[in-house]
Amino acid sequence: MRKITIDDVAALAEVSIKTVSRVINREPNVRKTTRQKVLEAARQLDYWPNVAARGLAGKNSYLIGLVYDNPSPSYLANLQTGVLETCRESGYGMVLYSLDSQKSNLIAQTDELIIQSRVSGLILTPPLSDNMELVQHLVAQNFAHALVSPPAFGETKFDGPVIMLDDRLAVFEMTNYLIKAGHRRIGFIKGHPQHSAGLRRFIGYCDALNAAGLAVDDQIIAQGYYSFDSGLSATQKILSANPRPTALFSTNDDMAAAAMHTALDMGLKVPDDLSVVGFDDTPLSRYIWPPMTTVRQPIRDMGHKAAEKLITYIHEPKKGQQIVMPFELKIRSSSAPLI
Amino acid sequence: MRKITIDDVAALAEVSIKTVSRVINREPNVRKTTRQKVLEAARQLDYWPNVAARGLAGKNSYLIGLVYDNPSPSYLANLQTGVLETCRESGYGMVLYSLDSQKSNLIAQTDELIIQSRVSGLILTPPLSDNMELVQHLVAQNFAHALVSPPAFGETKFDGPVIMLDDRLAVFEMTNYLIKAGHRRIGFIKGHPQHSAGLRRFIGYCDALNAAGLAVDDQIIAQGYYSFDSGLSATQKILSANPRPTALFSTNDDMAAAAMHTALDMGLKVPDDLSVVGFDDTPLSRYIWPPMTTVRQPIRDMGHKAAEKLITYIHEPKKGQQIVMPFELKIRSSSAPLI
DNA sequence: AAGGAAATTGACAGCGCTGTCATTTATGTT
DNA sequence: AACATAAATGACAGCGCTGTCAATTTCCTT
Repeated sequence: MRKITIDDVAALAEVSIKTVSRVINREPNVRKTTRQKVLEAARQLDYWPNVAARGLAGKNSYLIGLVYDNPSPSYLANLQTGVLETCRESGYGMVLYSLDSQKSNLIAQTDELIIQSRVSGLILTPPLSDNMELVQHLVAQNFAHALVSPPAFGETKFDGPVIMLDDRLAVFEMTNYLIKAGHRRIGFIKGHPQHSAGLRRFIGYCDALNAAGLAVDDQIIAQGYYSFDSGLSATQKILSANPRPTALFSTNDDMAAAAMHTALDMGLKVPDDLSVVGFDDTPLSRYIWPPMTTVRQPIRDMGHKAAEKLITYIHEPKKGQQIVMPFELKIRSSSAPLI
Repeated sequence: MRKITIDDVAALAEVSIKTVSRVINREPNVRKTTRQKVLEAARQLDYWPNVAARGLAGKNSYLIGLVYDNPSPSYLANLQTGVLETCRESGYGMVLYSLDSQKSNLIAQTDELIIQSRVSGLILTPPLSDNMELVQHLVAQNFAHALVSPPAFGETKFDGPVIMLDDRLAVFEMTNYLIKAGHRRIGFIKGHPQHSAGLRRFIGYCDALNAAGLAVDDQIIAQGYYSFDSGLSATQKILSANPRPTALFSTNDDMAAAAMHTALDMGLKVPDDLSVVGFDDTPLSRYIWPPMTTVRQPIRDMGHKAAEKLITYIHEPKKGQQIVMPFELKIRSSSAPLI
């Protein structure tokens, strides 16, 4: 289990270490036959470059950072798994950072993180990807970063990789499903005000209602903060409206679970008395009873894409990489046609 | 935002870079006044050592790896948060690895991981910490590693840091709680056969039953694999026993949620007809309805401890570091006294 | 106060790689 | 075939730190 260095490969392939370096880094100006020879030698020795040495000598640290602020465990677990898988394939390492988007020193924290960890790029997840000040700061520094679910395009001058879901359309379709099922009074728990995705979801809801000629009624709309507890109080408000809604759309699963709790505590049956739908398709949505209707976003794949595009961007920054991921309506038993 | 190097600090403190290095690394043989001078200079310049350079020059990469195999998202999220926090404080980086403990090349995978990533130590989580072959391999190589929830001590010759919970006692106490509540027939869903913690939990259950003079009945014991789906079929077996148990202990929360599903699908009320208790205190246990009685393990703190002890061990390996973490019974509404 | 041991400090090489620039080799042109 | 030009390769310095070992200073003895 001895460490193989670039010198070993160079010796075996009978070239200089610089040429091996060129091949490893996919640099141009290497004859095809030479490249083959080097590749073969590397394979034979099972050579793997020393990341520390690369980081020291070059500018690229082969490290990317995934930064988050208080996400749900399953969102984080899925996203990071995706990022990790892609990193591994590309010879990159991933480091995790937890940042507090509320703190005033967010920018300073980020700078420190970049300096200390020597990451070559950052993947920002909501609500950090929503923080225009932060994003602009990175843009200004010309620091590579990918944004997951950032605010609608155009609002920012950012032009690096962006991974998003058509939140508006997803909610539009899900709301339509409820309307088609006969529901006329559909409550809505908004997402965290700092998450732009929450706003887009709300717009989708309003659009669907408008398209069906239904009124948007503030009485059955409440502010949520993505936490279970915020879902509890939001639902209390909505269910105390008169007349009571027959369906309730929550912008994430945790709050939808809270809605089901509250309904059950009030003696209402789900879905008989109240249809509840969520957003995210976390494991919870399947484990709860009755299993919850929700919108699935391909979070792991979003991690793949984010890492892939970021790494490409690190090697050669080019603009306008915007990826829209597909969603899927998961109709389960917490929602039903109105009788 | 210029990079500060060790030379800057040395110049400001008017000492050689080697002395700065000594101070940074807490080496002995530095005069107190010198140490102060260096520390002050470092603070003033906001100096942070370059990890890549340290890794290249020395043997310690200041990187530790957290390896896991298919854990639940919230277990992973909590543990890694704990590890991360401690790493940050100690100037270490954390890398994550997903390994497949079923695959025959597990050892080879691990070696590759160690070589490629240059980690200085590994934290193994179940079921990897249960894999004696893997642990012995690391021991043989004299490679630093911490074990989270490994098999009972004594079965192994390992003598590095070990973080564990008294699983047997936790289940013993929880079972006692059920017995005190009047339950005489208590079903049990076993944990994954490859997790030794599952075995210890089962022993705790048997011990409590025996202590109360109750028989252990195979009819109401089923094998589970920690997944929701495995909980479904396990519960089906247990609830079809005659007479039906009045309480059901599941070795984790996901399976307990499945038990509640199955019970509800069968028209049984929880907790009126069946008390259900879980293990782990995942968010799910609180979000489900009715909120679930469960055993809380301080997973995040276990991450702290594991990282802390591992880092200490990397600097000076000394034996017999065994930490037993406290647990807590969380009595909620999925369990009730037998009427 | 001289001599020796112990504590403290520094000079210097080198970890494994990449960037720069010089050198060699292949290709095209007339 | 001689030359210009482009492509391919290599020599060498140096990234920021630690390990080794030698030089210096301090502290005890007597």
